[in-house]
Amino acid sequence: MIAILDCNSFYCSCERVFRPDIAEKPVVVLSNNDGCIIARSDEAKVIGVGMAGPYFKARPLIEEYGVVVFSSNYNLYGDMSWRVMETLRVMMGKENIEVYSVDECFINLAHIPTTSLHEVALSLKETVEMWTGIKVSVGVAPTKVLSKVANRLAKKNKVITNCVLVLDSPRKIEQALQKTLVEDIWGIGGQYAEKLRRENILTAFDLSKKDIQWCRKNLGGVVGDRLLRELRGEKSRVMESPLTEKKIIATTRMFGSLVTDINSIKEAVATYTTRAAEKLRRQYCAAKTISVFVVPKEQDFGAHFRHGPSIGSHIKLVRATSLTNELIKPAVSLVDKLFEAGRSYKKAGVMLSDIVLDNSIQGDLFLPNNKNEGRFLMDMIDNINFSMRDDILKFAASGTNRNWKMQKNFHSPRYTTRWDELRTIN
DNA sequence: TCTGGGGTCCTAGGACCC
DNA sequence: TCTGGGGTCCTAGGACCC
Repeated sequence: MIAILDCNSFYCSCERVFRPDIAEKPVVVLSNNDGCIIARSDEAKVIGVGMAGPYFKARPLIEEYGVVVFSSNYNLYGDMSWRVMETLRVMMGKENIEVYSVDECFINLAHIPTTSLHEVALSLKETVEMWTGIKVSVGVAPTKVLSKVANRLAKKNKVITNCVLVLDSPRKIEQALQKTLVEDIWGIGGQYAEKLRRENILTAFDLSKKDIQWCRKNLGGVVGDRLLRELRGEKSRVMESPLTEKKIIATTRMFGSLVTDINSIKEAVATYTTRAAEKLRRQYCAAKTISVFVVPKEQDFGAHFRHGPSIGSHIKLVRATSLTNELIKPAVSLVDKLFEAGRSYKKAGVMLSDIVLDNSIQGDLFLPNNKNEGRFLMDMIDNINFSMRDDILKFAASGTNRNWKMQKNFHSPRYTTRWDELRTIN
């Protein structure tokens, strides 16, 4: 059996841990640049604040009900996430834990007797809540997809389930599938849900009765095949090793306001390259391909919002590197290629790919073999920036004006990662 | 006026090889 | 006039996830 443990309204819960005064109040957290709502507490959902909607549209409702608003504070959420996952590693052994996202984790329960599943799931939930202050839900079932089904129902019926639901018999699984609409299945998004509804397949139970050929044809080939098997209780998505390196590393941001001059874009791209290179070094890797893209302001807004096209290009380096200085130069040169004078831009991004472990970098016959020597300097810069203040050391190409930086008007302190922002009690 | 920032996997089709 | 069959690798793009 497999469990999935998922934090309830994670970002809101993180903010509340340090603000007991808002434990009962509606809370929302905004995306970067204070653009969209990306997390809502139950109280905010009840009022009718929509998910992923733009903040400015929900603002009247938010002000009317006195909803507490936060800009996103990823330093805080990242650290709280680590505490939750570490609790699970301590309890269940790190080999049984697969961290799936910042607020979700699969747990292998193959060695737990069926009769103890509920008790174990409950103790996971209670321990995480006691040690971290974050409320969680746990779903347990024979496969990952079914455990997601269980988790969703547990969360939906908090009073009955106490946020823990175990699907340990064919009958319970069938009932759960009947209560789950196709669009709520993990792996069914907007397009597939629409297609399924047209075929009069409305619930997960309906889908589980379709034949495998039909699913292969209509739900993305082997993806549909695996999904159907999982719904029927046949394991098709296995537990994955926790130590896999990312294949793509990206840093992309909206600008605080529209940008029209090339130098600001170059500064932003140099800064994003610096961030991406830090992520790269943290997983002991180097990248051989660097891509840059810019997004101009939409020409035609139309009735429905849609993101404008992004304009990008990439360079393959002669040799993979993780050194910020070696990555900034090609990144900035790509900006020269992409920028068109006279247009205004709202976003830019940097992506690193062709990632290899940095102890296995392929050398080049015609380059001096420096064995990534600059890595020592990079490690020092990383250490200083991490232990002192962000960006206390930075590359000149990142600029000093930074008029493109994003807006954060409701930022909470980084309670757990900065000494000078510790919570104080008077 | 104001709409995020990361990722993954899969498929189709083209270029190229023998 | 007539132009194979099998394979690999790469890229772009679509769909999905949180």
